[in-house]
Amino acid sequence: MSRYTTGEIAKLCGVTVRTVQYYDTRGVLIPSELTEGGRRLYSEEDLQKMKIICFLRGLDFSIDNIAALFKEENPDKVISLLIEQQEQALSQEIRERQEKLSTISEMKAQLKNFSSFSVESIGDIVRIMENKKKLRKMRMIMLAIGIPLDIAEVVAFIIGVLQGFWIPLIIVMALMIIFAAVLSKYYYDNTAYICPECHKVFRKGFKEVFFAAHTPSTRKLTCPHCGKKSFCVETYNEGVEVNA
Amino acid sequence: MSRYTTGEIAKLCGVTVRTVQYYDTRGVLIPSELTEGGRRLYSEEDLQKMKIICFLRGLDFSIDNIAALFKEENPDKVISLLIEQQEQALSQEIRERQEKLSTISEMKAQLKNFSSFSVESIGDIVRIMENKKKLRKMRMIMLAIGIPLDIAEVVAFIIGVLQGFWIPLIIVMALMIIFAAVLSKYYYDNTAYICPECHKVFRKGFKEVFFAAHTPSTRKLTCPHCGKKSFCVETYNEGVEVNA
DNA sequence: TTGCTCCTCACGTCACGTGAGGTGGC
DNA sequence: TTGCTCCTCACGTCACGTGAGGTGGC
Repeated sequence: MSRYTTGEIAKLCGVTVRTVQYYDTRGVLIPSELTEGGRRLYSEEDLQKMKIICFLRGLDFSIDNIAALFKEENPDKVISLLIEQQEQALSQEIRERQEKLSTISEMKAQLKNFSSFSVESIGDIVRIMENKKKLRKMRMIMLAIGIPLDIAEVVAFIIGVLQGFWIPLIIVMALMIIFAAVLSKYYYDNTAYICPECHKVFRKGFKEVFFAAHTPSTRKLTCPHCGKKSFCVETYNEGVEVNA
Repeated sequence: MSRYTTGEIAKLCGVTVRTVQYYDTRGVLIPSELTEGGRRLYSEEDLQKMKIICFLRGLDFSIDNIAALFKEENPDKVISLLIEQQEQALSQEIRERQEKLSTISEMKAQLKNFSSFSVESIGDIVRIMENKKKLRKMRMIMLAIGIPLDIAEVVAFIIGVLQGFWIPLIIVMALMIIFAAVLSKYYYDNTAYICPECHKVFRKGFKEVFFAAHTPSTRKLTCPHCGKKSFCVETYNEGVEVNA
C-alpha cells in the first residue's frame, strides 16, 4: 500500500501544498491517515480522488459542488445536473465577455476622434456610442433619399445627351438643389457636437457648422461654453438648443 | 449647483450605496463635500466621474487601474494600453471557457457509456478522454487497410461475374481472411477495458472479448479484479497484460 | 415625532497565496 | 546534525454584500 505525503500529492496533481491542505480543511479530501506527528498521509484512492477533484476544479466546478457530489448517494443524477449548470454558466460568461469585447473595440474606434483626450472624454464616448444608432439611422434616411435622386440625375443627363431633350435634367437639378437644402437643414437640426475640452454638448449656427473644417465624424468648432476651438465629435442631437 | 447624496448617486448609476461608499474608501471617487453630520455630498462632476467609473468597471477594468487612470497626467497613452490589456484578457478568458465547454461536452458524451456510474467513474472518463486520440488513430489505421481490401473484393467479384474468371476473387478472399485475423489481433492487442465497478483497467482472453456482447464503445465482460460482469468501456491499451 | 437614509465598524464571500514561527523525519 | 518538508495560525487578495448598532435630516 503506497502512501503519499502532502507534497507528493501536490506534485502528482500539479497544485501547491497549500491547496492540498485547503481541501482537507474544506472537507473535500480528508487524508485517510495521520502520522503521530500530525502529518497527512494519503492512500492510492485519495490520490485518484484528488485527480478527479482537480479535473472538476479545472472545469470551474465549485469546491462545495464537488464535495456534495462525493457525498451524494445518486451521483449520476447530480453530475448530469451539475454539468448542465456548468455549461450554462460558461456559455453565459462567454457571451458577457464577447459583449464587453465589442464595446471595447467600438470605444477604441471612437477614441481616434479625440485629438485632446482626458479621462472625461470617456463620458463623451459613452454618450456618442449611445446615440450612434440614431445618428446612423438618420444618415441612412438621407442616403435613401439621396441615392435615387442621384440616379435620376444621371438618367436625365443621359436623356439630354442622347435625345437633346434637356427639360428632365433641369427639373431634376432644381429638385436636387431643393432637396440638398432640406437635407442639410435636417442633418444640421439633428446633430450636435461635443467639446473635447469641457465635454459639453452644443450646437452652433448653420453657417459656422457648414463651412467648418471637418473629418467624417468631427468638425472644428469654437465651443460656446469654454471658448476653445477644436475638433468636436458629432453626435445625435437630443434637444440641444443652438448656442450662438 | 446640484448636490447628490450617496443614495442618489447609487440610484443614478445603478449600483448599491455600499458600492459608492466603497469607491470612497478605495479613493476612486471621493465626495467633493461632506455635511457637518459626516454625510457624503457629490457634485455634478462627481456624478459624471462615477458614470465613467461604472462604465469601465462594466468592462472589467480593476478599481486600481481606474484610479490610476484618473490620477494619470497622460491618460491618452494609459487608456490605450489598458484597452489593449483588457482585450487580451477578455479574449483569453473566452478561449479558456470555450476549451472547458468542449471538455464538458466530451465528458457528457462519455457519461452515456456508463451504465453504473459512481464519482470514481469520472477518473475513468478522464483516462478514456486522454487515450481517445490514440484509439481513434488505431481505428483509422484499420479503416485505411480495410477499405481498399473491400474495394478489391468488389472488383474481383465483378470480374468473376462478368468474365467467369474467379481466381482474383479467391485470392482476395484469402487475403481478406488473413488480414481480418491480423487486424483483429492488432485491435485486440491495443485495447483494454475499464471496469465500471472497481475502475481498474484490464484485458481478457481473445475469445471472451471477441464473442462478448457489445456496443460501439463498450463490451460486456467479467472484471478479473472484482469479478463483476458489466459493460466495460473500451480504451487504448497502455501496456496492460492479459488478466485471464 | 416618525420613517427613511446614511454612517461606520466588522465580518463574510471564494479559492487559495504568502509569510511566520515551529517541528517532523530522512 | 543538517536540510528539507510539513505543520498551524493568521492575514491578504478582489469587489463588494450583509448585518449591527447608531444617527442625520426632512
